[in-house]
Amino acid sequence: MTRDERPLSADAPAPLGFETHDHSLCVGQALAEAETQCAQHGLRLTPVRRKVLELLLQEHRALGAYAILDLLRDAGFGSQPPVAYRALDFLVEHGFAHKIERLNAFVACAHPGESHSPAFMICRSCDAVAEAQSTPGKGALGAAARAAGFQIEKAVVEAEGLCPACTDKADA
Amino acid sequence: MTRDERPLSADAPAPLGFETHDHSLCVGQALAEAETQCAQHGLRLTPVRRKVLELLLQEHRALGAYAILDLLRDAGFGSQPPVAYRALDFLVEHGFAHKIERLNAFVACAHPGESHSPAFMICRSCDAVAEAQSTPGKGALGAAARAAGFQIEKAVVEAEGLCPACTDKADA
DNA sequence: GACCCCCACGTGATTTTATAACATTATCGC
DNA sequence: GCGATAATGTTATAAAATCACGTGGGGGTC
Repeated sequence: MTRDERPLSADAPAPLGFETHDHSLCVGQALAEAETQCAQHGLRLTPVRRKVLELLLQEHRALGAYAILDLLRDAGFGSQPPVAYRALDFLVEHGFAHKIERLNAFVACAHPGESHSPAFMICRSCDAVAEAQSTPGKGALGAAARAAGFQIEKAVVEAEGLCPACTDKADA
Repeated sequence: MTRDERPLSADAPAPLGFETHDHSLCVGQALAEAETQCAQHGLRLTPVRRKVLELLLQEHRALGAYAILDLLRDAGFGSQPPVAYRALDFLVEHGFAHKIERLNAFVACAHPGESHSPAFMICRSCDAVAEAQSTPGKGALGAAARAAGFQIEKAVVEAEGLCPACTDKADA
């Protein structure tokens, strides 16, 4: 948690997720990034783990553990729940993916490697998920925590609403 | 499941939830408040619903639906999951309780009646839950949402950490 | 009061999400 | 290669939530 507070205005890091982009490229980049991270930290990005990460990156939205499990089975991996959950646990523990509590689902991390405490924007219409940086300990919650003597260790921040594409669709 | 042995002394009202306070008083007040609200809005605070709210207020921490269900059974109500879930749905829908996504559990609302978007502080040691006001649309998340064109409709904000009492215990 | 309708409740069954427990296989340091 | 360790595969089960269907109570209307 050394990364610091920028005022997060217009030049905030783009909340990856709602823009159009070369997707196969970003999947490849993210996988390569994960490989590097694991090599550097002595972690093992095994075939199942790599596949799960790849699936999350490809789908680019929140996937339930059992949806992932189905895709794993199609890819010839084990098909029992622990297979998916263990891979997801690994990815989440090491910051390659996040769990969306609100959906009981998982997304690939949009900022792997950077220490961050994520905040999510979840489209209630298309299930797209964008990740932004949150600033736990700042703002109203931080003030309330200090006032109450509560020590924040981590925070779940998940906003639900309409993504730009679905807003346009609704307007039309 | 241990009964709470926290010392409850008559003290100042507890705006945030971690302070000690006259608990039976605040339960009664909150129930009365709920009755009033329901009467005003033409809602029916039926026996099951009232009992569930009472249980949540009494426990003063997050309770799982099945824990509530057990307590309901003890009190002579129906004992199948839908009984608890329907009552909880009602309470959550009308702002008398909130769901803590992180715990798959429910708490009584600390500020019934006021329109608010809640933020929670969850003690990982004793499961106590305090409710504060969050300010969705402000701060980092709001800025990111505006930048991305995302329309926030509601937000889940749940901080996990140590409450004052457990911090003291850990220090000792 | 008789009737009707709606809403809430009770219950059984099922779906979805997640973990426990244990045997087997792969990997790493030596 | 060898032993310790970590990861995987599999069976079984727990925990959380919902579906479907029947019953009954409280207000309205007449």
